Amino acid sequence: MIEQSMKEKILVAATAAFAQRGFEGTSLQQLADAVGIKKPSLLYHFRNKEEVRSEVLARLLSQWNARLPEILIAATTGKARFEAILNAGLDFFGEDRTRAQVLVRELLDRPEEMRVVIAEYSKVWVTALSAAIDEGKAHGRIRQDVEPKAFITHTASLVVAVAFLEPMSGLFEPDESTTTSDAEAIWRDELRRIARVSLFNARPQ
Amino acid sequence: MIEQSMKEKILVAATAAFAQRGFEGTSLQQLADAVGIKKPSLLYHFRNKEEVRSEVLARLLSQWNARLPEILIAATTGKARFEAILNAGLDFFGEDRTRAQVLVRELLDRPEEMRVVIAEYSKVWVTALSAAIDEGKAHGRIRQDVEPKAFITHTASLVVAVAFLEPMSGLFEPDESTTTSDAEAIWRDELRRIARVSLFNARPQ
DNA sequence: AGGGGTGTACCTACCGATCGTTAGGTGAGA
DNA sequence: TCTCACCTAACGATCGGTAGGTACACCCCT
Repeated sequence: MIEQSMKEKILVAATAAFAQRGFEGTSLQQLADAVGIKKPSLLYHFRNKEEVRSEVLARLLSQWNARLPEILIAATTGKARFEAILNAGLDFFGEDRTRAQVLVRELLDRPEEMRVVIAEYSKVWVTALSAAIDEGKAHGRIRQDVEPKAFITHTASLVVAVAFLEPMSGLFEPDESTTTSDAEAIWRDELRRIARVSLFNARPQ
Repeated sequence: MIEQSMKEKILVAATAAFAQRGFEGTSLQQLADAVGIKKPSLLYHFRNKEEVRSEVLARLLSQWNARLPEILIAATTGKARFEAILNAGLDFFGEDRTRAQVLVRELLDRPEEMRVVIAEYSKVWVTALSAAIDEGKAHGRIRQDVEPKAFITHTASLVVAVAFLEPMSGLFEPDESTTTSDAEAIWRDELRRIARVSLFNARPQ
């Protein structure tokens, strides 16, 4: 068990709290209680509540950036690699649900600011992916009617949505036998299928 | 200009406020100011703040229910009708962006309660659509590997996401010539294409 | 080795503002 | 006369944030 700094502990607690109850729905008192210190001590580590928000977001984005290299390497070309990128996204949001929740809440609370942030943090890999799609179109591997940026946006939306809707999984399953993880596996499989089928040309028989 | 009741005025203002700043981020004072009455007068119309929330949601859901008949009629079968259903969804969320925002915020704030609500308000048309997909599979019109409930969930997610991400539209367009509405039209077209291609079998040449 | 300064990481006590909510009116129209 | 739709005034609780203090580790100087 690695001893983590108090500031890190606060950010972890804040991420969980913001994900569940939102920024406005979380008080500094609650955060202080969660990590076992008093409220003013919390404000020793952060100038104010807004700084907690921005550092929570920054931490989330840096975690994303840490994954970027493997994604970029996979992004160059090919059908199997496409699957790898998609799985990287599903893993990132799947291994910690609060990521999708915090991201969506920030998009709701501060759309203009987030527009800039999202643009910055997606530009590189969206450009790379987009170029790979254009190249695939030229070689006939990828459907001519794919609109690269829009396709990527929609696929990314679905990746976030799957993590986001996790509490809703099994919504339409009448029997109790289907477990939550089963339902999610089906969701992910169908997402992969939709993305694959709507991106690639049918294999010549 | 139709004279609308104060209660309705409050609900309209509350919907806009909850969409933009969230439930916790909106005070009764702000709502009272928005409709030009004092705070205690607002609580003459609603027992408490929570009742405002639930009536805002109820109003949204009743607006959805009002659209249900036309969707159900279109849901029976056929390729052109599929497009009609999709467009009905895009219209519903497209004509008033706050709907998607309020819905997503409620999903974040009260996932367990919303699970029940969503199940109730989607059961009918999801069942109908699902049956239509199964029938289409039997007739070879629809791809065998489509997972009906998961496909519907993903498509619905995208419909909400397109409205939800409206402030982000044109995110990846470097030039300023592309207007917001242009970018959104491209998004919607690509959404329709993805859904169509991943649902239907390729037309026999 | 021992004392003094310095910075870190917390604390208690408290600030004014605002929160949701209640009590108890007032005036107009049926 | 009664109800409806609003009002003023005020409630205790909680909000984010500040002032100022304390305990303790660490470094430098003699």
